[in-house]
Amino acid sequence: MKKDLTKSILDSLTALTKNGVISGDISFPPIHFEIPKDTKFGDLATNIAFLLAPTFKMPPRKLAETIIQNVSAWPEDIEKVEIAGSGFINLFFKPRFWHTTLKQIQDNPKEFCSPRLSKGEKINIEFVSANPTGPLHVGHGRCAVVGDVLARLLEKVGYQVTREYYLNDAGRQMEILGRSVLLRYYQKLGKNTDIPFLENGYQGEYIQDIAASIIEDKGDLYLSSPEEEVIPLFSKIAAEKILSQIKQDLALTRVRFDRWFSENSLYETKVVEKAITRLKAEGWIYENEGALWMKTTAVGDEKDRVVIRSSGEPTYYASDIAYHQNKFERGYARIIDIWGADHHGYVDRIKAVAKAFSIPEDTISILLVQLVRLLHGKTQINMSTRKATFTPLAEVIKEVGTDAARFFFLLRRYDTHLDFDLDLAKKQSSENPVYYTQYAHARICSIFRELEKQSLCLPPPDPSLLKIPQEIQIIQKLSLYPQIISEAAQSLEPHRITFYLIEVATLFHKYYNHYRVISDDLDLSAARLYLVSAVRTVIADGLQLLGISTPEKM
RNA sequence: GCGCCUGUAGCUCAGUUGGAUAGAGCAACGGACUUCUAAUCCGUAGGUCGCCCGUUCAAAUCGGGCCAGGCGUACCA
Repeated sequence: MKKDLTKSILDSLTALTKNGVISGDISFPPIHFEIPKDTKFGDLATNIAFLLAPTFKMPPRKLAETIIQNVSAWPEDIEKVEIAGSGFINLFFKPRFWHTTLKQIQDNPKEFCSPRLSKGEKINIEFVSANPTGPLHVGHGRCAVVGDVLARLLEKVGYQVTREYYLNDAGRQMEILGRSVLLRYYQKLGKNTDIPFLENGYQGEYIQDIAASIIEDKGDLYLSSPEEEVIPLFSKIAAEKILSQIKQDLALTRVRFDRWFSENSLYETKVVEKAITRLKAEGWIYENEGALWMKTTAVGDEKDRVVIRSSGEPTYYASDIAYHQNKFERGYARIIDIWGADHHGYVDRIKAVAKAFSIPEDTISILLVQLVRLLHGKTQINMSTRKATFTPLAEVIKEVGTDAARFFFLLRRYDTHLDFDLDLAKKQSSENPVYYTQYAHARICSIFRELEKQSLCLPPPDPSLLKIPQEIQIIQKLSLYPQIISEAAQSLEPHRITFYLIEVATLFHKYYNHYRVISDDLDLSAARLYLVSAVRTVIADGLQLLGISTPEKM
């Protein structure tokens, strides 16, 4: 439709230039249409008269009139054209247009719901990647859900997506983890009980549990072994146990991963070493004060960053350089990293890696998901993995349910701070908009159950019987679905889908409360069932995309 | 100090990429179940879009400057 309209208006504009209203070579800006928020302004509107007013040296309103007068033919489905305000051109469609649209949705719902943006290019999306040193907290949950829905969304529009979890199973924190377990192990067996716990150790109860389980398996076997031997073993045991807990938490959240990438493997296969050698040769890494530094200032970082400490130990950044090089070399058209916003200082470092390996800047997107502040009513809960003062994600999900938790995370833009009030979340079990949306779906299912019960013999649906403004409005809203999907995928903003679905549900609930779908008028009933079934198609598709269930009864 | 994010109704948030009279939900108040599910609907009330300049026919949206909050600013991960 927009294409035809563009043609009509463009024809008029070229006619105007030929008639000598203006002279010279004119290149017209692209004609942009938008859907007015008020239906009295029509189905589509364009601001072209404003944009061209200076070129034509005419007031916008006058120009709009001139343009309309010179249109030789509007598309068939245009009912009327109006000029409003100081120069908007408002276009009104014939109802027929919307009836055909509805038919298109129903004829091929699958194709309608999944617009193609890609022919199968590969995308890597890395998210959560929480260290295996403790259970996931609510902040991780937000990243998990946002990442998961982005992955689903990109898959839907045609990309081939790899969901990846980068596992930090190397380095100093693993040592601290092992040492924390060891201390609890000693304590439980009555050794060194007078020594205070590690300043920077992990203090959570789960550490005690791990120590206890080791005692259960092996008793005091390690009591007299040297620490250098026991600590690596304990970190390994602890990391494995915690990782399996993390996997459970993710499963509970309905988040799945395709690949678990071990940081440690980068050292074992010498990939880190090779990457550093290469960057050194290319002048990206230099030596100073006994340490190796990466020139991150080249991409605007405020200072260069250490890659290898003067002690010879690599920093976290070293393996991350290798990790990203590895991702670049795996041939993805696009790489998306989703991080908690507290890592934002790290963005320049990764950009430097991309630049050093000559990766175009727009290949890699780093999404910073803003922090979640956990509240109990008005009191804030501090979150620290080390001190274990956080509330585990699993606990929250068990309280409010997976559907509600996911919906809640998707109900705000990921780059805004999120206050998660546990008290409210519990209350929201009946107020949460997720139920509102699901309820619309359930109600429609119920209509069809009723239909079966009455065993009516309906004629084939005739969409042209849908004449009430609310019915047209619903079709208009439904017709936007593919566009919403595309925009959400392009801008990487899953929340748009959530808001859209609530809007669809709202229109449906209002309609349902005012009009009966099944009535004595069988022709009308058939047409309305046709409409309502399209609503169900879109809501179900959208909820599935968000990883939320579509109950048939509530 | 510097950098990133945020500031919209009492609360929690949207705002079609610069459009027309700024919208929802919750909370408050008043109404609607003999009906395909009332987890719903209808109505009332609620605003200096943090503040000030600027760009524009047009600014919540873009630019600059302030103010406030959060986060970051390690040879930690």
